Amino acid sequence: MKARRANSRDKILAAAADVARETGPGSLSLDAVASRAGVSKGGLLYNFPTKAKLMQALVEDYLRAFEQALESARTAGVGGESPLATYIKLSAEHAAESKPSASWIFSAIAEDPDFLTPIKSFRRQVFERLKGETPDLKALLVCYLAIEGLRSMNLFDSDVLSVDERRLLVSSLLEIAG
Amino acid sequence: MKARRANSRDKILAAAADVARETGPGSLSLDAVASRAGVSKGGLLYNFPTKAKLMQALVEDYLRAFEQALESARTAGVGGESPLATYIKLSAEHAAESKPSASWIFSAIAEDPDFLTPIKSFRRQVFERLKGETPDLKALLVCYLAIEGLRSMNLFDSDVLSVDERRLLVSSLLEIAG
DNA sequence: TTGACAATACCGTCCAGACGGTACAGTAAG
DNA sequence: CTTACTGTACCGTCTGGACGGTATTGTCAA
Repeated sequence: MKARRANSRDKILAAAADVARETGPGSLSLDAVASRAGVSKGGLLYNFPTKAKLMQALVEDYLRAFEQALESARTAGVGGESPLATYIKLSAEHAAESKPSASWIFSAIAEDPDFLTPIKSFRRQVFERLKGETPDLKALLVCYLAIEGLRSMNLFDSDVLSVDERRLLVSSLLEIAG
Repeated sequence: MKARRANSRDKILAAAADVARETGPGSLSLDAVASRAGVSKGGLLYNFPTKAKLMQALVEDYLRAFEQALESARTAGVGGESPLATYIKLSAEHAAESKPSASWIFSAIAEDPDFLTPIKSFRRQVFERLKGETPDLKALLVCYLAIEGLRSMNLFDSDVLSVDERRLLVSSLLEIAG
């Protein structure tokens, strides 16, 4: 009942991300996504009645996944590790993945910049929470922004840093985070 | 000869940036740019024979402006100020501007991701140069990435930081830079 | 000085193609 | 009989860009 539906849904979402990454954010057409997902256009529009709904689902899934990862990393964190350190580690791992994991964001922005609002509010939430949990504001600011920089480089697929440099950066940040 | 009429070129470029910022990166149509610039579509296509050429000009002008600003900040820099400190200050000033100064980048990416290549190579150049001029690699990495994070926030128009926090961040970075 | 000619810097129109979305008939599974 | 699609045909809109025209400015020979 639901399995079949959910399967197709996920395939479509993954296909959309793939198409965005491979053919460029501007070429994310419904036809392209449908054929990539092995689904007819009718089927695609059955699952996501409009393109906007598809984008929204992309955003929501992404946010949910990150939130879950953060939550489980927090609970599974070694005793005494600060929340900021957990955040740094998790984000660095994400950014180290070879594929720019979220290049579909550009498609969403191109479609309608408002798709960013949930992401923005999520970020603000995370930041405010970290602020409440981190005694040293200066350390938080530096670390948070540096991680944001790492995320941005991954997003733009611009690998200015070598692997060693990235490692050194992360260890420096963890040191700053205390 | 060239100067008088050539201001039409600059008007078009500015108009393109405005349209991208105001109506969203996906809505950067030649018609919109032309009417915004107070120029007919024919006139627009006279100055920039294709949309790709327009985007390219946007990128090149942006890079040239930043490079010049960096160069003059370096020479005008107070004695004893490290190149990294100059870079931090200049970038922070840029990021503090209210308008996301380069949101047209999203339009360029949507049009064709290859428009990023000159930007990427420019960044790498700047980074390599800073690496040669900065003794403390750890400090460089942290500061460079944090600045990159600031740039990214400005680009995405996501103002997580308050003015005070941004100030504190910059002073912390300058402290780290030594 | 002037008249002819051209280069420059546009304007306004038109068009082929792509895209999002609709409609609808068919079908296989449960 | 319903759910979850497939497949196709189609429509309206938007967009890049080609094209032909035109006014202004510059050049230069007679």
